[in-house]
Amino acid sequence: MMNTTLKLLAQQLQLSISTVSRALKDHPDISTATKEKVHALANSLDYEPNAYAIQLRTQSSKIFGVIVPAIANLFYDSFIAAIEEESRKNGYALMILQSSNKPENELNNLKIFRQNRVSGVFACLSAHTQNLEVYEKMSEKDIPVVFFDIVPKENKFTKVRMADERCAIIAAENIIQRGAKRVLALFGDPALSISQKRRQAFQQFMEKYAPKTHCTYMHANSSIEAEETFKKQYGKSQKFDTVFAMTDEILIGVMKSIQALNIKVPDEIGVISISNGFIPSLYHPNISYVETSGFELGKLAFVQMLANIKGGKTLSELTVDAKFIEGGSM
Amino acid sequence: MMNTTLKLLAQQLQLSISTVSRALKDHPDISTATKEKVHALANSLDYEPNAYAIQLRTQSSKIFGVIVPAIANLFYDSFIAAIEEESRKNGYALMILQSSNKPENELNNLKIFRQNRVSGVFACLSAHTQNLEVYEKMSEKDIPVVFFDIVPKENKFTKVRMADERCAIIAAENIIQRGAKRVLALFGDPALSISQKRRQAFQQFMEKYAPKTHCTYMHANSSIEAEETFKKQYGKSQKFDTVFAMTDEILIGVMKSIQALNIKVPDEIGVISISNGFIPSLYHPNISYVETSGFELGKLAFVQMLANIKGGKTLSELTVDAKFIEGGSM
DNA sequence: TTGAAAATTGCAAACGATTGCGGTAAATTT
DNA sequence: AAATTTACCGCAATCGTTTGCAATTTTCAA
Repeated sequence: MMNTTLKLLAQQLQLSISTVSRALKDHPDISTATKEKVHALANSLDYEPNAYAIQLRTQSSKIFGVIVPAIANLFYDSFIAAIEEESRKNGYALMILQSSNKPENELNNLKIFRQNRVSGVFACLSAHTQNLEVYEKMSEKDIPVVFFDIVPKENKFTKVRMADERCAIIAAENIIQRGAKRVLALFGDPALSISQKRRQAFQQFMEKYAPKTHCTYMHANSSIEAEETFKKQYGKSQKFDTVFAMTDEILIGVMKSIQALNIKVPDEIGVISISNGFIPSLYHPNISYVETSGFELGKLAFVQMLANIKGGKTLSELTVDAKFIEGGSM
Repeated sequence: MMNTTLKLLAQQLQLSISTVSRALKDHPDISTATKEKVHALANSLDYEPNAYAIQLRTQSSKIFGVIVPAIANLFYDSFIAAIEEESRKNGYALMILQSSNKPENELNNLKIFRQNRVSGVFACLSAHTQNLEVYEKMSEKDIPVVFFDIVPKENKFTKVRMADERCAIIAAENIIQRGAKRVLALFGDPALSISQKRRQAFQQFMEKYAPKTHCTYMHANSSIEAEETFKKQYGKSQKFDTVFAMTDEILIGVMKSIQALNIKVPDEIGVISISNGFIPSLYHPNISYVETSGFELGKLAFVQMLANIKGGKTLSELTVDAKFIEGGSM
């Protein structure tokens, strides 16, 4: 079935297309009588403006692009939920593409965004993206980019992220407060800046405020690796009394080992992690964690995006603070 | 910065717009020499066709709409991943909107899809959607709809879903094979047809093939409820030797109780669930489960969509079969 | 009544691409 | 060398809207 168009309405009403167009958007030039007639017919034929024609004409698409490494990620879920909500309020829709952590997909996604002339893109860098040229290309085409979570180092970009250092420090504080003597601190891929930042902040804090606490620092690239690393380390003569997991992924591995070895939490070992809360809530007792709210981050990112669109450039790095959530594992 | 357009290329090359257009798409009318020149310039100016102009002209958008109750759901994640992959291969992009289980959002999302003239929509009904008129409206506008997972009853729609009955039966088979004597079977919201189907199939099968096995059937609306129900039931004189969890949500609750009570899996109790596999992999030993692959479902849905687009109407209900995955909890 | 201001509405040119059809020059055939 | 093909290429309409400007009608004061 044909879609109703302005032309169709105009014909039926014996009016010009422009009049109909203006009537529909309540332009003051059009008389009330005409407006009513137009609206009435438009409704009964349920007219829906052709978004493509509008975008072609106005050169703006009312669509934001979003790139995440994986939709299947609890943190990004809440982030997406947040910008989705805000977008809806502001008359935008979202186009979500995942990079699966492959730079090639990232490139391809950006291309789709460009072809669709999105109004802006929210991007989370894939783990090993080196080349940021594409993103500069977006800027050249006047498509603002707001980076989130995994962000580039250069400060010519607009970015929002969790206060990674703060997260790590809050975790450290609680570990010290527990009176930990031997700590296993597990971090993610050492190539990622987020791993580096968290480790550095954590380590520095521990060395400064609890120099006598014995800390072992290790990295794991996956749950499996974390599981094995924990098992191996725990097998050594002196047992840890506390373990810190930098991410959900790490935590999952650690908890599998803890269950397998039937270690009692929190009596035999204290567990703390950085998370949005879902995974920690799966265990008994709940794992204590430092909360990183994708939701908050999303809100912040959206504000930045809007500022970028309206006020031109807004180059800056904003962070969302974190707070400690007591679970019972410490 | 201005975007490069056909017109621009045409001017610089002293050619007509149509020639440039044809050259770019390798039309036989155009000489090789010209094609090369055009391609060269197009590349150096990195020309990207304006999707809106194309869509306006061709009346097809190369975008699929997807509606899910929540992106933050492990099952839908894999479903989305699947159609995303297929879409990419076929030159489509995805526009994902969530209904948050609210019919009003569902309506609004559909509207956005219509305005964007999507080529088709994949829809998972929100839990309590009653009115399907909007979906019929989509069909009138020649926008095919493929329902997945939570689908309408009417068979005038195209739909794909998991073989719910089969899942439950496979679970039952394995429970019988384990030689279970006393079983606690926990299902979800009794108002949902999926809960009804699974319970009915399960119960019927057990009664027929293992009439002497004692089964207790209960429903829970959340993880918390499942946790409490399990705890209460397990406190009674005769302990269960096997528990069946209909969904991840239920499983999570059950496992919290099992951890809290420090019950040994699988020695003291066998655990089996229906899941896509992520949650079961979080525990030690891994929980055995009947796999409902959102991924497979996605593939199937996509095939249906393509058939719908190309060959006109394809009204049918297809199901994806399930298989048992041994974890170690049985 | 009449001329000017105010209130309505329409014209037509964009936006960037696709495509049927017709035109011209070169290649081929007699 | 004249007549046909064949190979290339351009014209112009079209998709559905928006919008500056011009045109028309109405209103109203003088």
